[in-house]
Amino acid sequence: MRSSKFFFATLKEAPAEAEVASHRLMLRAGLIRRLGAGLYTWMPLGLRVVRKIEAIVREEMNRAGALEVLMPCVIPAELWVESGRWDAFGPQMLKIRDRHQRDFLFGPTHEEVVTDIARREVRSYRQLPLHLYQIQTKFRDEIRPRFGVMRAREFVMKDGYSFHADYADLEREYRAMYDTYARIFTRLGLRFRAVAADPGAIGGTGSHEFHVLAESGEDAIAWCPDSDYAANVELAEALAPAAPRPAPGAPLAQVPTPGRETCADVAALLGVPIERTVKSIALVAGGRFALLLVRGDHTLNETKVAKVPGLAPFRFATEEEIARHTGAPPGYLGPVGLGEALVVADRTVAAMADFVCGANKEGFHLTGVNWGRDLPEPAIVADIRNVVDGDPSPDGRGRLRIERGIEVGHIFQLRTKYSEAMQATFLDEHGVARPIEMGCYGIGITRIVAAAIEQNHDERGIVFPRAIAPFEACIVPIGYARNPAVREAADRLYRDLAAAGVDVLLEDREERAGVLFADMDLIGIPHRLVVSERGLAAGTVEYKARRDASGQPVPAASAVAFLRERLAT
RNA sequence: CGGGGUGUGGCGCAGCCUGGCAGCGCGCCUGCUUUGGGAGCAGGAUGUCGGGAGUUCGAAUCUCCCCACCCCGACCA
Repeated sequence: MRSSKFFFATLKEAPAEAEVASHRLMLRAGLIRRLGAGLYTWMPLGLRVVRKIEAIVREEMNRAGALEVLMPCVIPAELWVESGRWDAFGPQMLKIRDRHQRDFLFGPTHEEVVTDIARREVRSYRQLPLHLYQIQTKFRDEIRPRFGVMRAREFVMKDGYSFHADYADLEREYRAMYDTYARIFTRLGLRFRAVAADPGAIGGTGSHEFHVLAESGEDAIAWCPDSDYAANVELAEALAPAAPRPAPGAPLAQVPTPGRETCADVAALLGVPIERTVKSIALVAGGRFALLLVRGDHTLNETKVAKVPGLAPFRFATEEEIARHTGAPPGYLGPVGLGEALVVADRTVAAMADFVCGANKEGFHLTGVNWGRDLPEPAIVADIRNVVDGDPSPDGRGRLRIERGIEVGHIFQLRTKYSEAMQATFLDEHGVARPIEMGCYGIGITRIVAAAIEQNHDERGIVFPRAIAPFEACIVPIGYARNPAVREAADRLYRDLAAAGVDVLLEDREERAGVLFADMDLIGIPHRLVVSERGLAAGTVEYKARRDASGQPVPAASAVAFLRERLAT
């Protein structure tokens, strides 16, 4: 491609709306333009990146034996009524109506449609297994779209669905997809981690997420360097402390702590480590007022809370409810002397002695609090906190580390959730009708662009991994328009590289060198060759990888071979 | 949805408090010079100041209503 024939839309300054690095750079580099909240046009440069990602995903899905289909974006409501999700999926779903006032939705995911295909077409176990996938635009009416295409309302997703005669075969395919996803993200050139996950609203049993590792990631993931344990923090189990609860060693005392409403403040005032304090969180759970206790330096894990028997559904208590049940404002709550409130202690808290907590009296805390002596044993002891760096790994080997990631893939074992709801059955070898076992596998294609940039950028712009760069390499001639020798050499190099199968961009715009360099750095072209009068006199061109600090001369005659070798590594 | 904020030329912003010629930087167009890291000089174009209503001799500026967008909290690839 010649840049004079292409459409660049680079910006010196990013529009004010963009906060995160990837969003700013995508706008600045002219990959995308915003049309409305969570709605983006993919400009020619950005679409090249999307297409490259799609091609790799398609290749690997096909290699794994999945078959590509294309389902409608607009789905009749009946199918979703049948599965029970017309109401259950909620306001995230864009409902639309046609001229006959019939209800439709713009598909946020396609379990219903694909299950409908399966129940119509699959009759015998001989037709199984079957794996259908598509790469298609989805719409989810996010409450708050943000970070550009990272959390857009309209986005492109690869969604695949597999059908099996029995669970063993589903497990086989699930493992195969796990491996396929690992291949895909490796080929894309991304640093990623696969973690055990919560199936969430899609439903089913087993589930893994694939995260691109990035400091700015929205998800926290826990993994163990000494074992293969890795899980989303939502799911990662915090084990009970190994040591038994120490015997009480201090008397119960009430101390004034005016204005100290956080555990950190109280610990600082009293001169005790924050690990001796207990934080109380008030909920209304299962229709009852409940006080949840976690150690002062820990945080509550709402996903885990929702799974504790008797607590779901729950919501945080209002200040009025808190005052009514405890007699104190938030900041001074504690489990001592609470009549009928349900006390739920995290495992760590249940093993603490001589701890500090609120006194249920404004401006006061209690010290030297002990279970059994100063208050009854907690009604429920459960794992309700997020794991922290250094916690023991749940598999008993080593200690956990916490990293941040961006979820770009998710695989689920749906089992028979949809096939039963929609009567998708097949006849087994005994002639017995059985529900089809299903798996489901998603990849956020457009999100990958943002995630890749989030993981790979510097102060000058994007540093695309080679596999997804809009162009693999660029030729920057110095003085293309005014120097015939440079022009001829650059044109020849361009033809030779293109003939060698390199996806190369020739920067033949009539701009000063600085502008061309800045643009090439901004849009993240991985390899650069500079053709100049100076170099030609010495028989060389200058090579520089996007991450290199400076360039190096390469004999002009062997530039093609040199670059091909660079591209191969 | 709740809380906070912003809408002024393509982008980034000032002007608003205290009403009185709509401005700055970048970008864009023309010419000359320059030419290996976002050039210099000269000339030029581009605005229903988000929309509507009101107050006023006069509104970007004050009042009210509406719209859009952004940021912080609960959902997800």
